[in-house]
Amino acid sequence: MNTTTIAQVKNHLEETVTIGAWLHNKRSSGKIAFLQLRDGTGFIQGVVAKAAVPEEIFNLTKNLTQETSLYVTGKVVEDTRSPLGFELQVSNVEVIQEAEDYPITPKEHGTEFLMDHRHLWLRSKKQHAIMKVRNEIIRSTYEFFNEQGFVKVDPPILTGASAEGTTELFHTKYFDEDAYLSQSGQLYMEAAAMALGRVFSFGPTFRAEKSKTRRHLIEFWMIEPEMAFMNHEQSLELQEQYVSHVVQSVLKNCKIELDTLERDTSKLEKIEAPFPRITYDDAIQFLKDQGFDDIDWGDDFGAPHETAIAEAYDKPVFITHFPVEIKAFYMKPDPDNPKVALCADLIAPEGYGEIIGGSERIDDFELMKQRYNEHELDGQAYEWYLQLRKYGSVPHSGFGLGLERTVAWISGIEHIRETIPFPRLLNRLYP
RNA sequence: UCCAGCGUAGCUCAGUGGUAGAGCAAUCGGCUGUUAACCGAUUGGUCGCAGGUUCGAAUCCUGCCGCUGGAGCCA
Repeated sequence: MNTTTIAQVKNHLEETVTIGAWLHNKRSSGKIAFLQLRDGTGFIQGVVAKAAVPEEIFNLTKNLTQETSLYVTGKVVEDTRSPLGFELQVSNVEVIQEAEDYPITPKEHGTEFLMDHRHLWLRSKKQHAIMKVRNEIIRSTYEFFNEQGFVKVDPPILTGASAEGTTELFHTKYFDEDAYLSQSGQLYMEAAAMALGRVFSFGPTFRAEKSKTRRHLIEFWMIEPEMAFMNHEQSLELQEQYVSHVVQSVLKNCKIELDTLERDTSKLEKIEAPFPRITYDDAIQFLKDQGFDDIDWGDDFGAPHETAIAEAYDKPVFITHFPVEIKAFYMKPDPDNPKVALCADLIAPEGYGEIIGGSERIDDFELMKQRYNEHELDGQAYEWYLQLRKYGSVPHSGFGLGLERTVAWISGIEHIRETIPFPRLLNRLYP
């Protein structure tokens, strides 16, 4: 048996092949049936002509139900009407398991129903495309950082204390001790950078915030690079190269998926380094000029503010030099103006919000100790972090990219819950 | 947590005080190039739950539950 996958049929033109597949949808008439087949690698149409197959095969085909699993044998032929460019002239169909009453029909469904059936919803064309884009972002992330000489390091998920002391953490027990699920691997990545130079992590992160918006998940994945001997400006350059690489990789390797998602790729094609930059001071002034009277120097931006700033550009935009009070304790103050930090948020275009937060880190022992006191951090839990400033401290910078927001932006989808296979949301722990 | 909206067939919805409806799905039949195929027929109901008003409630009122959208917090 000449078995293959839908992604590989292009290598079997005019050959007869067998594909393991599920019946995605079906259209039939008296003497011809069209089987919409999917096998995970892609979608292809199988054409069953009554004249070309034994009668029992044609009758079987007519009664196939949605999501029935099959072995389909047929000849691969070119067809310009197919998005794939090929279709299958079916000669035999073997049912593996007949699916009855598949809940997700070809018509429209509500969000609650689809989320309750997320384990099946993933099979749909749009969700399949999003997962492929997500995978390409992950693949090109590894590619980029490997090419740049980074080492992947895995920080712990169970931690004894908060990394930033701000957000709500998930609490659990670690035998007789209290423990928390990681909200950032950053502090550990700083330690790793002092050992390996340039490092990046990719892992889950947990925030017990009661956030209920299209941009928030309770459990999400972050990419956190950390670079020794790199200042804030050099970090921004790396960030814009990284994001550009990811966008261009998706454009190159996910053409069918972006087409399925009806993404306006002309907007993505513009995403090339360098990215525009605006200081926090100028951003506040810009917003006031735009008529926002609900924000003053020292406030953090809300979603409408971020969107207004992003809409002024057709690339992601860095907002730099935030007031130190509204940023994390470890960010290095600007030597020219200690009221602001050497930091930047990267705001995605089209209203998708912040996708990166980064900064140069404090490398001075005394200043870091002072920050501990100001933020009332538990000295014991952070003792090891302080030691990094004691034994050969060097200038270093890092940032964190939110994977799901990046997937949402590049895919052009409305809600972040569709960017992760099984989203954890405020009121959803199943499936 | 706050603000707003919505809960009617398996799904998506209409019905706003007087006999419970449509499209899709499912089942049966028809159709040789369909693209959420189309055409005909059949099946399908604790109107979220509890209480109240009324001769009469899916419809009006109160409470609860669930969901959706937005805000705050953040990536």
